[in-house]
Amino acid sequence: MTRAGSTMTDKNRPMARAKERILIVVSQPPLAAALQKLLGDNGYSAHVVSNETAAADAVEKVSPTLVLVERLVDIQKLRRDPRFRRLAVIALQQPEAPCEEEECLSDLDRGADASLCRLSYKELLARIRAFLRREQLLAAPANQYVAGSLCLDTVRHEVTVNGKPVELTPKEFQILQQFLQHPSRVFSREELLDRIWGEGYALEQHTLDVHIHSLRHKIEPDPAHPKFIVTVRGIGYKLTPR
Amino acid sequence: MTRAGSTMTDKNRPMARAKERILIVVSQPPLAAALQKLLGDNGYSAHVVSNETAAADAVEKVSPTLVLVERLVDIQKLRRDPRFRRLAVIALQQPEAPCEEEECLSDLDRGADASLCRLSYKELLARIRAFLRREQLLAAPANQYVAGSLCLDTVRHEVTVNGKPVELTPKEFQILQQFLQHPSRVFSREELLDRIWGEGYALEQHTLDVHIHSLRHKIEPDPAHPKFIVTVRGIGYKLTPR
DNA sequence: AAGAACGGTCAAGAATCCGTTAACACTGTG
DNA sequence: CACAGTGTTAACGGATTCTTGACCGTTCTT
Repeated sequence: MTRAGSTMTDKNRPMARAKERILIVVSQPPLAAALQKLLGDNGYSAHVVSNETAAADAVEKVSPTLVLVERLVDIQKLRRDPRFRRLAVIALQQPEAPCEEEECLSDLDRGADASLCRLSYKELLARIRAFLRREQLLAAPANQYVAGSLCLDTVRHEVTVNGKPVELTPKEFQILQQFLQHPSRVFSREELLDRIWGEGYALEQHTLDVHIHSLRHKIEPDPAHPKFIVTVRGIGYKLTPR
Repeated sequence: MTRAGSTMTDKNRPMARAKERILIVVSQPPLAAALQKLLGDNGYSAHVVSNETAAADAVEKVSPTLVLVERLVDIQKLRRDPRFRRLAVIALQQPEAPCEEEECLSDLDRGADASLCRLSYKELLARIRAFLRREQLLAAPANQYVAGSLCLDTVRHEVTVNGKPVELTPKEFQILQQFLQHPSRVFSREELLDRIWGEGYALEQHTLDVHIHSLRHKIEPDPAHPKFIVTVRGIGYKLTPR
């Protein structure tokens, strides 16, 4: 296969692991067909529906990671449906009708996550790639968690503060991981004990405090005035991300 | 305030609860200054750095939710840093140098989540809004109650007034939560005591007044003339949502 | 207008919570 | 077995928070 300048397909880039599913909500058959072919040729699984009602059904069956809609579709209405809430939506324009910047940008405020003023297939594909990459990144279980100068790597099982490695005991590591996975969230002692020791534990709640204490001494610049793991009096502890 | 067509600032859209922080990685001072002003005027907290090394430091201190970079910056290099991995990056172009579509789109494949070919402030703001909205949506659903400039988050266990965090004691927090969960509703002292201390409490009703007093001193602009928690003489207290 | 009822304010003691330390128990290793 | 590393428990002390009671001003009732 020759790398013939700019082919329409982009087979030579790293193929997505599983076919990503993209829902196309477009009322005009020619455009719909063109998009479906374009996406199909580029390794996506494209599903076409022609109106918002059908889209609501399709989103359940197909469970796409991305939705393309044409200008006419009421994105805000779509977004009211909880099944659409977390889906990325790209608004696009009829190919023969490049639109005003003004109008195009208003799509963004009407709920679209991106908006194409002129329909360029190259641009569309590039934007789709960018979105799907981000979706995958955010969906993938992270093996590194960061909060300020704190960094925890679950694969290497390492923690660094300001780039300097810190030795944590298993319990300390687990506790810190809980916090880093849910920054800013308050955990009651009970909750942390449940999550780390398991539901059937039989421990003094105070045990946790002792671990927190030693953890602080290892990761806090000034353990007497904790920056990361702060006490929420009467409740428990939480991690402040900065 | 008149809605004068298209002002540069967009003050009249619903203000973000806390100022969103945006990191600007731009080497050219005039552009950097212009962006900082633009974002500042639009209710964001903008931090400027001029190169990638400085960006790595800043991302820790500022912990932004969004990064703007100019074309010259090596986004892929940036992305290798775990602190940048989950951050959204928008690439932009010198205002006087609109670029080729080709070049602009290549930013997307080089790690940018969006890319502006021509630098239009309107477009930039619209895209920033769209991104931040999505970030907030995807972020763990914060359980928050809002009344005017008052904001209470049960997951973070935080209260802010005008965006400024306020330290509340556990009882104060619980009382405020009761009010915010039922705005405008009058609570008798007995009812509040039941709900917060539990039915079997054995307390002077007056105890509540003392807590209300200290609560007011922490959240009211003028504690002598309460705006939020108002007394309903002979009955109890209620929260006025604005 | 006087008195009662009500709510606001303040300060002091009580109660609670959390941090700290040290001792002890458990585990696996040399 | 001794030892080191880790986890758990107990006890003390300081700090914060809660509760109470006293006092004061305002509002309502008679």
